[in-house]
Amino acid sequence: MGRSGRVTLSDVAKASGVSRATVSFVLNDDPRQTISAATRERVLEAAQDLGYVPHGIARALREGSSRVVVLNVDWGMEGNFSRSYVRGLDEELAEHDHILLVRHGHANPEATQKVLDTIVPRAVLRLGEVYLRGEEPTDEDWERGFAANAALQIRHLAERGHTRIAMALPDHDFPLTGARLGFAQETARQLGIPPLERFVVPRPREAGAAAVEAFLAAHGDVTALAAFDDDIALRSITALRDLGRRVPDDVAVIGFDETEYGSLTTPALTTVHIDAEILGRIAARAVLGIDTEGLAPVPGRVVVRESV
Amino acid sequence: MGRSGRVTLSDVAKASGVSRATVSFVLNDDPRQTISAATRERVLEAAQDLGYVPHGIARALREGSSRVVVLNVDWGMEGNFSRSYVRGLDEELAEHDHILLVRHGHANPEATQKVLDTIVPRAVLRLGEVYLRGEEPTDEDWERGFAANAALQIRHLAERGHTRIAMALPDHDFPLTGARLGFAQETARQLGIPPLERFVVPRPREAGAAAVEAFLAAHGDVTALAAFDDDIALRSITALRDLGRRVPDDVAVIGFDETEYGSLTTPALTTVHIDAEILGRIAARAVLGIDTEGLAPVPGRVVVRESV
DNA sequence: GCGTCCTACTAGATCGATTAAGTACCCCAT
DNA sequence: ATGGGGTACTTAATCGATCTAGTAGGACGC
Repeated sequence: MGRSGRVTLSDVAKASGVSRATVSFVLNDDPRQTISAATRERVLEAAQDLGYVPHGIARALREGSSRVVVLNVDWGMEGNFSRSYVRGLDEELAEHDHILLVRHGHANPEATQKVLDTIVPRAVLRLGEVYLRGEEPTDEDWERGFAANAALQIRHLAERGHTRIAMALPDHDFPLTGARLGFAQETARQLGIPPLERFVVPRPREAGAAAVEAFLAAHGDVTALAAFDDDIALRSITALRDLGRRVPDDVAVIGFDETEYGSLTTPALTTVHIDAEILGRIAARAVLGIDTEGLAPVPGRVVVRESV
Repeated sequence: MGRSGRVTLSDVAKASGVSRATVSFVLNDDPRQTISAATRERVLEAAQDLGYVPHGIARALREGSSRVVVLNVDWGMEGNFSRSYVRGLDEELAEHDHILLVRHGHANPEATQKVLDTIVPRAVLRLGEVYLRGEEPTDEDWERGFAANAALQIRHLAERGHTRIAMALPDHDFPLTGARLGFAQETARQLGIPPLERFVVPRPREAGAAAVEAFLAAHGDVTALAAFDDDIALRSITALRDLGRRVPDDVAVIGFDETEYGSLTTPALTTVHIDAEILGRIAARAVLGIDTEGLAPVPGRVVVRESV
């Protein structure tokens, strides 16, 4: 046992009277080796007794990468989607002997490179897109699940009789922005309603109100707002109320990616709840090269409250 | 250059016509070695030309730990505090050639052990406490900054004439809960106001209202609520309004750790803004064994809006 | 001319695992 | 009795950097 207090392969080898190689074969169940039952038993027992745990760094050096997956999460993407996605990713990776670590902040290439150089993870993902290493995972499923959710938001408004719908957006883009907008627009087209107008709801509160006011002045026929996320939805509701517009009677508002705060406002926010756990699991498997069959994304659902 | 496409020390050594050891000495500026200016120059140039970057895993194996610090963030701790803390930690670590990676979820020992075994980070911290490895950092400063913030909340209410103050808490504890409560109580004592009562504001909305109602029925003299965080504060305000109580006239509410949502409600939430960036930097230095002089925690400030 | 010291390096062990290549032994067929 | 083949292992190379222990060569003193 090294002075680091760690039990190494050599310790197990010594304790069970075989070579390091044999121990490695046994512990990794190497199918190309034939190990007698007796030896296998002795090795396993010794490993158990000594409390041997493989040294991830040594293994990573040999194998070419560590059993780590890094996920980049941009600031401002904390929501139910993000949370459930992270949970699914984390759990699925754990089930395959890997760990998930998250990097927060705007994902820039140098930072990613630094991570790559420092721990050589199996993959670096970005919330909303697959980012580096490994062959491109088939994120058709991903897109499909995601597209469905985007459609849900527009569809709900249409079902409630709204035909003039605008999208309220944050003042900077997220990885998903483009796709979201595309899917929403496509949904409008399919439903036979006019193309969705777009506008940005900035902070702080006053600026938001001004933006909403300006937008409605130019587009008086709009009766419903589909917000990029609950944050924007809440800002929109506040702006509308500050402007003396009634929600949902004058203008309806629907959020996206349920936040708890949405249930606390007056009127309470109608929004889309997304459980991305399966998406996280799918991403995990894609990264590890395991097939993803049997994992169907959970469809989103509309949480009907008062704002639509 | 190995087939992995990586430029290694050996490549640099070959290119500059010296041994690997010499390259290592030059690149690490080993003070125990004497290297001629000419050689140093050649090595540096070769490293530059080839784009050599040390392999973090190999280095970690040799050095005993990787240049990574892991931070555990419990679910539900996403706020301004968390964000600024993470930013400070991340930046300070980056300045000392380390990287920060975050683990989300409830911090359990097995998960931490897994991280330790997989990448052997320099340290595993937990948002709100120092967790493992290295000598215990002097978090007196930390506590001091944190204590000051807790005090600020109570003090603000007292300054507005409130003497019967209760603390509204979430339904489960965070790493900081105990300390927070202690500091708040101590502040009340110092200000000469009665001990703070405590109660939990659960979800969903109706349960929250019921809890607030029950509490006020038992403690009719309470005129102000100091919430554990903005989330609880917002739930409290909603509960109070649902019960027909006016905020702040009947009951004042102050939040903690400013959320953006607080500015969007009616009445807008008065809260405590905490910039924990310096705390993050201090934690980083403590972990790396660098002295933390010159880093003074930024005092928190009350964001006065309408709820107090 | 020999020992000593200094400069400027190099050789090789080391961290802890994985794995290709090899070896010893026994069994069985020819 | 000899070769082929399977079983059950071992030896040693390898991943890439760090660092101890050594060495070659020159200067200097006496």
